[in-house]
Amino acid sequence: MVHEAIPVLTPVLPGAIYDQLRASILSQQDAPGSALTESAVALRFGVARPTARLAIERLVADGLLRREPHHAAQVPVLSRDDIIDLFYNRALIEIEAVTALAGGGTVPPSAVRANRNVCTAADFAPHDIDFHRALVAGQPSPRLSRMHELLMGEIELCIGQVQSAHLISAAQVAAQHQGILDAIAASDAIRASTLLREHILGARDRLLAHVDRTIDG
Amino acid sequence: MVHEAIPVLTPVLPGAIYDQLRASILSQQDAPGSALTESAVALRFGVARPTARLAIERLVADGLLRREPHHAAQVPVLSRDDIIDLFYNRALIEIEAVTALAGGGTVPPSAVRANRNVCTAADFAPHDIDFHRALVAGQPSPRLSRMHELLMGEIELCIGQVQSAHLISAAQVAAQHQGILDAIAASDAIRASTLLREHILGARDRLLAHVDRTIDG
DNA sequence: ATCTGCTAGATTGTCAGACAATCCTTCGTT
DNA sequence: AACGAAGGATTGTCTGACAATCTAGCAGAT
Repeated sequence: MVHEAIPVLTPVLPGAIYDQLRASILSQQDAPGSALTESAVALRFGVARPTARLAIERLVADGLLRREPHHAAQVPVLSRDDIIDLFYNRALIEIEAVTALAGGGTVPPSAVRANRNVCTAADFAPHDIDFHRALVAGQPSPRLSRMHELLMGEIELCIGQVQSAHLISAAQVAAQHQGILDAIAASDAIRASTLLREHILGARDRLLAHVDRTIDG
Repeated sequence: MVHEAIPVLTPVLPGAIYDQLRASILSQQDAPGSALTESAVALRFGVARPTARLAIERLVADGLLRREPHHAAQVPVLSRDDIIDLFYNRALIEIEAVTALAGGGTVPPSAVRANRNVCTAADFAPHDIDFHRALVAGQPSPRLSRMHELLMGEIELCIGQVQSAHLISAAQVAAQHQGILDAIAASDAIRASTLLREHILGARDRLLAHVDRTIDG
C-alpha cells in the first residue's frame, strides 16, 4: 500500500488551485473587495479558464468568494450584519452539537488534541477553528456537520481578517475550551451550552468592536 | 425589457439536464439504488460527458444523488437513520425560523399562499414543501435559509418515495400549518415551536412507519 | 477445487480550446 | 449635457481528448 489514507477528495489540478487560492484569500494576500476574474486566475496558475472556473466555484460554495452572474468573483467584505448572522447561526449549530455530546458524556479526543495546540502553538487561530470543528464532527449527526461546514468558511475569513490584532490571549481561549470539555465530560448539557454560547458571543463582540474601531479610525 | 425576472440562475444546457434529472429522480423514474453513469446521462440527453457531469455534481450537492470517487452516482436509498437525522435537523432549523418570525409577529405572505394551495391542489406534497420553504425564507437570516436548503433536497426525496401512499389528508396538513401561522401572528413563539415540532415529528413517524411496513411486507 | 495475480474493459478525473451571451465603458451624436 | 450605440472585456457554455482508477473475468499455481 503506497498511497495512504486520503482518497483524493480534492482533485489534482483544480484542487491545487483551490488550495492556493484559499490560502491566498485567508492570508489577505487577495484583499477583501478585490476581484478575481477567471482569466486572471487561469493566467496566474497557467491553466485553462474552465479549470480556474472550477476552483472559483468551489470557493464560492465555501463562502470564501461571492459572485453575481456575469461578474467577476470578489473576496467578500463581511459587514456588521454578516458577522452577527454568522455567529448567530454558528452558536445555534455548535450548541446543538455540545448538547448531543453532553448527552452521551463523550468528549471527542480530537477536540482535546486541538485545544492542546491552542496553548502551545505560536498562532493559535487555526487550532481554535480546529477545536470547534472537532466538537461538531464528534457528534453523531452527519447533516449537522455539513451545515456547520457551510458556516466555517466565512468564520475563517472573519478570523483571518483580524488575526493580526490579538483580541484575546491563547490561555484565555484554551481555558474556555477546557471548561466546555469538562461540562461535556460531566454530562452537564446546560453548563456546556451556556459556556459555549458565552465563548462564541464573546468572540463575536470582540470582533465587532474591532471592526467598529477600524471603521472609525 | 424583454427578459424578465429570473436572471438565469440555472445555466441553459446543464440547467435543463439538471431539471430533467431532478424530476426524474423525484418521480421515482430513476429508482433509488440505481446508478447514473456520466456516459449514460450524456447519451440520454445527447450532450458531452462533462456537461452531464456538471448536472450530476449539482444533484450530488443537493443530496439527490450520492457518489464516491471513481464510482457512478446513485440515487440514495434513505435508511431509517437517514430519515431520523434528516427530520431532526429540519426541526432544529425550522423551529429557529418560526421563533424568529413569531418574535416580530410577521407572517410571510408566501407561506399563506402555499398553504392555500395545499387545500386546493390535487397533489398537495409539493405545496407542503413550498410552505416550509416559505417559512424559512421569510425569516431574516440568509444563512439559516442556506442550511435549510441543504436539507430540503433529501426531504423532497423522502416525500417523493412515499407520496403515492396517502399517509395523511390535505385538510389535516393545512390545518396544522394554519395553527402555526396563527401562533406566529399572535407572536407566541412557544406555541409556534411546539406545533411545528409536532407537525414535523408526526410526518417523520408516519414516514418511518411506512418504511417499516414496506420493508416487512 | 480454490485462491491469487494479472489483464482488459469500463468509468471517472482532468484539461484545453472555441464560440455565444452579457455587461460595462467609451465615444459619437443630438 | 444627455442620450444612444458600438466595442472591448468577461462570463457562460460546450465539445473532444487524454490520463488515472476501479471492477470483473481469466489464467495459473498451490
